[in-house]
Amino acid sequence: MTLYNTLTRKKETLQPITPGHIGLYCCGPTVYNFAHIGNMRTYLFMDWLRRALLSAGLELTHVMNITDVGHLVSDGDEGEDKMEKGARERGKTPWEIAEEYTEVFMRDIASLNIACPEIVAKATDHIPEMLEFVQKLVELGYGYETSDGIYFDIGRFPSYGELSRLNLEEQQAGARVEVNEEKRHPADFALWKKAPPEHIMQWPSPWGQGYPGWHIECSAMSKKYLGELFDIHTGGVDHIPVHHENEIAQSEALLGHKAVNTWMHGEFMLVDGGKMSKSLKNAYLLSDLKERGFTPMHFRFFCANAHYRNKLNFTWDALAGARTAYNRLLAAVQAHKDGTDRPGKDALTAFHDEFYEAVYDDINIPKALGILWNAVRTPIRSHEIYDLALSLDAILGLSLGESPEIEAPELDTGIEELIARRQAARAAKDFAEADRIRDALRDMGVTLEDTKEGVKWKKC
RNA sequence: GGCGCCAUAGCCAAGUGGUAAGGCAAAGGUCUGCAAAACCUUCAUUCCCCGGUUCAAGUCCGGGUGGCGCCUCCA
Repeated sequence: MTLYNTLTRKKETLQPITPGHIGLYCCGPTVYNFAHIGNMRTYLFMDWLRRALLSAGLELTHVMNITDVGHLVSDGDEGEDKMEKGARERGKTPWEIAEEYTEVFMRDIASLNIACPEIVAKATDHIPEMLEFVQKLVELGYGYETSDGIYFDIGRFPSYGELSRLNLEEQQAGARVEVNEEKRHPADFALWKKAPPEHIMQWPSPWGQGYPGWHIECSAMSKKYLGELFDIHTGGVDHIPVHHENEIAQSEALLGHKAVNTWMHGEFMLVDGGKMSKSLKNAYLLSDLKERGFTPMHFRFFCANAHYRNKLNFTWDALAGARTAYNRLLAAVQAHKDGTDRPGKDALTAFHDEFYEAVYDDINIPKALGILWNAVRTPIRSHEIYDLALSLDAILGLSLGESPEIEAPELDTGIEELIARRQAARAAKDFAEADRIRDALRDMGVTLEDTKEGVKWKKC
């Protein structure tokens, strides 16, 4: 299997540190709000990577963090903790907010067929590990104390910026971030913050009451669960310049050697060709998609059509196209279920091999999906093709065994009634009325199919 | 200003130097209500532009142009 390593900017052959085993750490959500579909794209990438590794017979130790403390509103180590801000706005405690949004997040990823990592680590459950990490960095001379916290001294870590290929000298210091006069270098980042009395989340430390910096959690928890050197670390591309750069600095300063072999990053999702942001009101949630008649599987299928390292442009039209295609794919798979034709072993093997070749070539899901289409869209009908499709779904995770008709019992009565009225209109040759009802049903997300056996309907 | 990514049909999008996957849309056909849905068929001599390397370039190199992202909360 080859995977693209952000650190070297090359595809590299995966060589597990421990033969047959992979240690995988994936940056998880900050649970101060709902995760939007752009976030979800990154977790879909995580899931496809995970499935690929498992299918290759590798044993996984997969860790994902839940950030429930320390992630400040600004990367300049200033401003409010996101958790406290979210809590204040909602009139709840940060703990309640964390629990609430963690639950929603878990439900969301489950609905997308994203497998939950074996180890889900909450930052607040690992304060002692983080404190120990920070103390060691201070002892080693990489951390220093200011009036508001403990900071990492980038000046003592010359290779800083390797992952993002940033040259700190050329960056505009304090372009948008207020310069903290006490910091030795503008890019020095907080390992631990001293808590003002009103700060709700705070813990005792050698430097008084405080709370951890955002970056330290990933270094401390990955070290705890995966050891001093592990195989793969993933996250969104936005984490390359600051978060992951800081992780590398902290971990390597502490350990004296590298901690991660392969860094992988999922690209962003765009909306209508531009960035997704809350201020533009285009940071859609799965629930927004649902309101417009799209299921999580439609979205998963949509994302399966682009490679994880390329930006994917989200538009409602494109999603509608994905829905149509997805339903046709399910129907095509179903059509093979009871088929008795024999496709020939060579053909089946070829599809199977090409499919996995694509998957193992830096997780090329869109290419693999194309191969599935080719396997499924043949004039013959064979249960062997059906079996093949379902086995390949171990990677795709698209619920390919499902029937394209998704019943919606709570709506059945109204729909059946409308269909009956439409049938009456058709019998009376009032096709204008019949079409009006049909269009109304379509707006409700119900598609009709007139067959010799009567009217069938499906909801997508 | 600095860093980086990307440019393939109306749209989305794969593509490991060897002759352009797949999907949506569209057009034609079957069926039908001169319908929808479904199914079948068709649909890029060409990959932003200009040079170069090569027997061979969408794929490599150089230079343009354009788009986007990051450097500021972000997956």
